[in-house]
Amino acid sequence: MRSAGRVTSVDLAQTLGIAQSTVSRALSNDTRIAVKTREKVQALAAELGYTPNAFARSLSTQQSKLIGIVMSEMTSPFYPFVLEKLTSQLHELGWRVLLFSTDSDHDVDDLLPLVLEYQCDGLIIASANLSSHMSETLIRHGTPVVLFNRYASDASSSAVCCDNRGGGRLVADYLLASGHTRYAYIAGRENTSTNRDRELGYTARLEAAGFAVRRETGNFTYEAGFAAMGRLLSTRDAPDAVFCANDITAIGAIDAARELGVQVGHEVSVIGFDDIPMAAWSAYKLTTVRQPVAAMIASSLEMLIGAIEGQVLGSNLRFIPGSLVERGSVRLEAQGKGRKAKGKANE
Amino acid sequence: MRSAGRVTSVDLAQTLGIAQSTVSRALSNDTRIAVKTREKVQALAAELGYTPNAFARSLSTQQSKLIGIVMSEMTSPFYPFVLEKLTSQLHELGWRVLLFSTDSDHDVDDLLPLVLEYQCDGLIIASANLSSHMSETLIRHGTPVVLFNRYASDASSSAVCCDNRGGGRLVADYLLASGHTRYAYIAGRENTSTNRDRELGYTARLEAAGFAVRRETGNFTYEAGFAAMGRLLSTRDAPDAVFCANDITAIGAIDAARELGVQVGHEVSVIGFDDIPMAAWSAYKLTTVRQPVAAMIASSLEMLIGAIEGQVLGSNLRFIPGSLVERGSVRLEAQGKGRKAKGKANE
DNA sequence: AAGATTCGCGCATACCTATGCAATGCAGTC
DNA sequence: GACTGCATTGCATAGGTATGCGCGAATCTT
Repeated sequence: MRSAGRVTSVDLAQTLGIAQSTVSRALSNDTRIAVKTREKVQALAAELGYTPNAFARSLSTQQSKLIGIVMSEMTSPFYPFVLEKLTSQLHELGWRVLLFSTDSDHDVDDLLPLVLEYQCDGLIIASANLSSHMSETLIRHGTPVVLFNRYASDASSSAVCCDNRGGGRLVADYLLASGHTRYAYIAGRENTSTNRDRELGYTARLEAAGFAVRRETGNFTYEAGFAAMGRLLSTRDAPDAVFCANDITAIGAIDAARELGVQVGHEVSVIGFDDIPMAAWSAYKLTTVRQPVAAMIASSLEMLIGAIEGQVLGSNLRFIPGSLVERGSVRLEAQGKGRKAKGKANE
Repeated sequence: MRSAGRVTSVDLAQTLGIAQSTVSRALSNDTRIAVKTREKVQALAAELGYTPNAFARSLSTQQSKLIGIVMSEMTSPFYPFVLEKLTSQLHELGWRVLLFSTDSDHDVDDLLPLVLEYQCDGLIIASANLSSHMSETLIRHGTPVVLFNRYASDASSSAVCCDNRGGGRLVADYLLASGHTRYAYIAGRENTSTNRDRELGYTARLEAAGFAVRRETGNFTYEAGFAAMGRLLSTRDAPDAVFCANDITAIGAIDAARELGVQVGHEVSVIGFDDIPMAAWSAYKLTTVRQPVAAMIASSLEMLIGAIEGQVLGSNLRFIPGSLVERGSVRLEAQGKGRKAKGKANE
C-alpha cells in the first residue's frame, strides 16, 4: 500500500515501453541515450513525481552519500554554528548528514554500530572522543574519519583543530605586554585536547617569563566560570589577569566579577577563547581568541572528502591559527600595579 | 575492494554452511531457530564484526527507521537545545536522524526531494515553513510530518506549539497587574506564527484593558532587539513595559537600555519569551515565558511515531501552555507613574 | 552494395536483507 | 511400523537502482 504511492524507475520504463536501464541512464544524463528519449523520460519523471530510492542506489553503487556527524556539547554556543555550517556546506557538495549526539564524557563507541549500519561514507566527530579501538574498526571498514577540534593521542585518525596552544601563547603574550602580574587560568573539561593545549600554551609562556599561574577547574560552562571567578576574587592577592578556557566560561567569570563589584577591564582582565557572538555584546566586550571556524570547516571537509574519493586514508593533523580580537575586557596600560618593564620586554 | 572489508550475512552463512535466511533469523532472535545455531551465528557475527546493512534492510522492510529533521535558526540559542533533545530521544527509541538545515526565510521545498530520496519514515520541521503544495506531496507519499513551534495556516499538517498566544496574554496580565502604562512590543520575524501569536495575545489583552501598544520590528536576534530598544527609548514618552518576541531580543534590548543609562527593572520593564539559559544569568535576570520544551518534544514524538506506526495521518494541532518565570527585569510595584488601580483590577 | 563502425537500447545481474512457504528430520502415538 | 505433528532449516523471491556486456539498427566507408 505504501509502495503503491511510490513511483519507481520500473514504472517509468513500463509506461514508456522501454527498459529500466534506459530510464536510469536517461535520468543521469548518460550521453549514450538519445536526446529525444532522455527528454521523454525526464518529462514523465517530473510529471509523475518520480523520486529515486537512495537506498537502492546506494546498494548498487556502494556509496551512501551520507556523512555522519557526531557532536557533543551541542547546546554550548560555539558548536551550533559549526553544525550549521557543516551541514549546509555538505548539502551543497551533494552529501546528506546523519546526526548523532552524545555527551562529551564518554567515547562515541556505542554510536559506531549505527554509523556503520547506515554505511556512512565518512564521519566527522566534533568535540568528542574516539577510542583507538574504534578508530581501528573504522579503518578496517574503510570509513574515513576526521576529528574536529580534538585529536587522538595516538594519531590514529585525522583531525583539524584550532591551534589552541598557539592561541594560549597569544593570550599570554598579550597579557604580558600590557603589564599584568598575577595570572590565573580557568580550565575546561579535563579530558579534552582543547583545554589541555590552551592551558599549555598559556602557562608555558608565562612560566618562561617568570610568572606562576593559578589554576581553577571548570568545564566550559557559564556556571563553572562564574563559580571559579568567585573563588579567585575572594582570596587575598587576587589575579589581575584571567584566561578562560572558552568564551562562555569567560562570560560567567565576568558576571561573577561584576557581582562582586570588581571592574572587568580595569581591576581584572579577562580573556576568552572562541569568539562567539556574545563576546561582542556591549555588555561584555570580551577580548578573545577567534577560532577560524570557516577555515577549519573547509579544511575538515577537504580532508574528509579527499579521503573518501581518493581513498587516501593516511592520518593527518592540521592546526589552524586563531587570532586575537581585542575588545574591552583587558586593561591595556599598566597602571602602576605590576612590573611594567618586564611585561613589555617580553613582547 | 571496499566490499571485501564488509562482512555480509551471506558470508556468515557460507562460513557456517547454513542458509542466509537462517542467519537473518538467528540475529533477530527468531524463536524458530534452535538455540544452539542461534548462538553459533551470533558468536561468529561478533567475531567477524558483522554489521547489518541498513539500506538492504530498509529496502526489504519498507521502513528506513530514519527521521528527517529540518531546522532553521540553528544558531539561535533556543533551538540547539531542541535539536539535542530530539536526537537523543529519537536514538533511544531506535530511530536515526537525518539533518537538514535551511534559512528560515524561504520554505523547505527544495529540501524535500532529498528527504524523499532517503525514504524518511517521518519528518520534523522546526522553525521553518512548509508550503501547502509540499505538504500535499508528503501526504501522497505517506510521510507523516509534524511542525515544531510553527503551524500551517491551512492546517494541512500536524503541529506542536507552545501556546504562544496564551503566553502573550500571561505577559500582558503580569505587566498590567504591576501597573505599567506605556506598552511596547518588539517583534520577531513577520512570517512566523510564533511572532504573530505572541503579539496577538499580548496586544489583544492590553487593548481590551484600554492601552495602546507601540510596535517595533525585529527578527528574533540580539542586534534587532538592541536597535529596537534604542529607538523606543530615544523618543519622548518612552515605554515603561517592553515585551520582546524572544529572549535573545530581550537581552539585546536590555543591553541597549543600559547603554543609554536606563535602568531595567525600574525605569523600564522587559519581558522575553523562551527561557533560554542566558535569561537566568545574573547580568540579565530576565523575566520571561518558559517554553515547555520537554513536553513539546514528547508530544511531537508521540504524534509523529503514532502516525508512522498507526498510519493515522489526520492532522492535529497541539498547543502546550508556557509559564511565566519571574526574575528581576520587571518593576513590580507601581511607582506612582501609572494608573495603579486599573492595573491591579485587571489581574 | 557489402562490410565496418557507431549509436541507442535491452538483458541480466549485483547489491544485501527479510520473509512466505516448502521441505527435512525426528520424536511420539496407536 | 506407519502416521501425525512439531521443531528446524532451506529455497526462492521481493525490494529498486546501476552497470557490464551484447545485440540490433542505423550510419558511414570504400
